[in-house]
Amino acid sequence: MRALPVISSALEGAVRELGVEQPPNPELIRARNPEYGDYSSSVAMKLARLLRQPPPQIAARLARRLELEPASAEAVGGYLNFRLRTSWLQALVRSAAADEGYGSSELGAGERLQVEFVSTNPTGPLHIGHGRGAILGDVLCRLLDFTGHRTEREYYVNDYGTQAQKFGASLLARLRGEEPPEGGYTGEYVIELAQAARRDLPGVEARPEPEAVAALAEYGAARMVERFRATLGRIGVRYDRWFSERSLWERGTAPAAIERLRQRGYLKQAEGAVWFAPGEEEAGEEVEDRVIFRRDGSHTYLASDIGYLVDRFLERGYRRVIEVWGADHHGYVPRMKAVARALGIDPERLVVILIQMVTLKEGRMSKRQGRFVSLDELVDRLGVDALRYFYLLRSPEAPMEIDPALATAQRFDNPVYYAQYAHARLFNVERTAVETHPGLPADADVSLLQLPWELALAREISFWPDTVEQAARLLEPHRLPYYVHQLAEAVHAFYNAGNEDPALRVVVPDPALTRARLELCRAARNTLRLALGLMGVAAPERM
RNA sequence: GCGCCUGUAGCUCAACGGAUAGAGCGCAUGCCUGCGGAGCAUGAGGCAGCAGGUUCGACUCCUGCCAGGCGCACCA
Repeated sequence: MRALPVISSALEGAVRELGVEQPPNPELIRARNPEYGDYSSSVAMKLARLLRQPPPQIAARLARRLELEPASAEAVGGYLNFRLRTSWLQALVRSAAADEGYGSSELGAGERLQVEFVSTNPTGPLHIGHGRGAILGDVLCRLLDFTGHRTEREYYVNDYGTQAQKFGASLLARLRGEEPPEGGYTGEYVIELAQAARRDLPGVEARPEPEAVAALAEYGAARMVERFRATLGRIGVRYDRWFSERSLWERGTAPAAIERLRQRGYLKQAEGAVWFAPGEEEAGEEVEDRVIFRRDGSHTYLASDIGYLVDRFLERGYRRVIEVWGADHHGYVPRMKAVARALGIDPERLVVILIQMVTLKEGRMSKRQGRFVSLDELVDRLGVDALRYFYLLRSPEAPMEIDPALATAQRFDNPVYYAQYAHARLFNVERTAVETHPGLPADADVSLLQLPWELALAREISFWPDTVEQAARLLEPHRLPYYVHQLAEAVHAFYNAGNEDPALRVVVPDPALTRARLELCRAARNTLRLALGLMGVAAPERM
């Protein structure tokens, strides 16, 4: 049950009846002020010039044509305000209580798409910036699945390039008791990993250098991936596939893709290297040619990425691929789009979400070393639910600052508990109701729901599908926690009425009234459960 | 120098070009033998970085400045 699409199409029809051939988008928005109802539209003002009539007159004419089941229409000045009808809200409560997939839709019409996220080099630990990408990507997938897309989660493992080699060389150096080579990896974890390699690959350091480096590179990448899997698993992030860069070369996908570019005339030979040289049309925003094979014959990351694009769009055939990248990679967006065009792939099918940096605010004593705080450490300090909630609260383009001291100290004031508590509370009410009235009727008479806070809660519940749709359409998961908070607020207000006056509680002497209010509790609880579920945050039955 | 992102309450951040810009934290004042107060109610706090422009209407779109972050490899 949804009001918005009904109102929207009726409004569009009404505008057409006024003789407007191409009606502007009805542009229904959630009314900000309850005085203005629940949804409002400003079409009348947009039509004023076209129809040569003052907006209030147009709004009034439209209102007269709109006799809708979900909502009443009223012209106020140039605005058209819609107020959800009590009868509709009551019916919605029943439907939202019963529907285990309330808010899900077929918006995506089965579109197959891939979301690739985190995909950091397996040469160092995950830090707090990666955590943000992990949660964003994960919730995006949950959201897209919920709205009728067929989503696959993928991690692209850079296990084959220059960096992998350097990592292998660094491990070898540590095994031999030396310092890592110039440009190598120096972290503590390299030493630990070298010790593990001594166990798992006995005598590797004695083998010829290229062979030892290759073996250690492979070993190191595999072990790092294991760690990633464990850390991401801790925060509820799982992948359908860990895709190996190496496999693009072993199966010949990358060379074939590059050959395809050559045949289309987008490669050039210069300064001993092979370059990707898009024509002006393909280049778009990309300004320079880029090396694919270096002078020494080794390939760059771009060479693999060309293969990866072909693999996903032309071989696996995803309709869209959504990439979640750190903002420090924004310069590659035009590059990848140029490659896509050169390969004959519509660049619109490649969607890149850039997430701004995560920094950590520490006391003034310590230098800001935000990016070096490991994700595991942050999980330890915040817990999974709070961590996910906090990450989701920010839109991707907003830089994010975490104050760990505050976040830790606030543990019990965290907004996530506010929502979880609302859920647990509703569960508890249900328990009390069943104990008090062992023989409650199976069906609720929802027409007994009349009080302002009851209808306010029902109204909030009715907005859930709108929220889901908008978040999915705009690829903006951060809308979820804001909705959850509003819903939880309505739940607490509804509950609290019973503290003022026992007659206003859910559990009252009258079984029919109890049953009706219980239905509202169930609708709210179901919606909270679904919303928290999409965020990957627990919806506990007791706390 | 060029490019991308961001400047909104004391702090951290929201709001498909619409009416009086909202939350959380912090602050102030009430409400605890309760269907679990991890809650509720009320309040203070804003010249939306600055200056122009487009529009009936701009926090939102455009231009120019200012400030911060991030990029500009034969690293990924």
